[in-house]
Amino acid sequence: MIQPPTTEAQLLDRACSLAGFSLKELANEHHLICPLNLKKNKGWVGMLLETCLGASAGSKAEQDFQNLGIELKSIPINHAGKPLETTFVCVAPLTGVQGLTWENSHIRNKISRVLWIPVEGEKEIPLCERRVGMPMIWQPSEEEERQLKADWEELMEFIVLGKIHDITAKHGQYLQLRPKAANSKAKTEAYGKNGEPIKTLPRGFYLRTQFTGQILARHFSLPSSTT
DNA sequence: CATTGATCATGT
DNA sequence: ACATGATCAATG
Repeated sequence: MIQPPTTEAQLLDRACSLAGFSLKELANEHHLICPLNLKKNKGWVGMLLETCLGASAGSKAEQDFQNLGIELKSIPINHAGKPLETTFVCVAPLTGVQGLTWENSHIRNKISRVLWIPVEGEKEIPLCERRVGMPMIWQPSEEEERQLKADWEELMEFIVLGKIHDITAKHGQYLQLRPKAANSKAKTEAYGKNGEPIKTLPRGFYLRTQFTGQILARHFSLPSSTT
């Protein structure tokens, strides 16, 4: 097993050293088998990168590298470097949210510093042949954090008021709330409109592709629009 | 059931 | 073509 990195520079060095390799090559180094596709293994790429970088797999820590205050996120991109999927951040709290502020929230801690690792994600490329890209360490700018906070406060107001069923994925400019569960029958505790306890589908916070696309475009000086 | 890791698959 | 709502696996 790879030991956890002790400095941010070491982590970034390691991540850079993965760039250009295919998923099959990286998997082989760790005696792992690359699946044919991700249909039954949706988190496989993320787990592989954790292994390669020495993150504590399966840990319940708040961040992947808590000693460094950094969260690891793989992000599937197309040939132009644009994200193909939204990015899951964390489960949304549906109870015990009195007095919860953005500053104290789990989500803010998670995205305060992120090591983004782009990975080719187009289905035309066989999974084993998809290559890992150059990593970047990011933290939200003041403007980005303002908007994330505004989205979070809009979404949390629904939750506090017991209006969870009124929330759709269309709410929020950068941050959206969507189901995060094994299936649509999963249930967790929440508030109803009269403050009574109800059971509802667990939800998670996701970053929209437009937001993560801007992060990548800015860092890599990619064109932010086309045609 | 909740948390970790996300992508799938269908509707618009 | 793309986003939304649904889903998959492994592990406490």
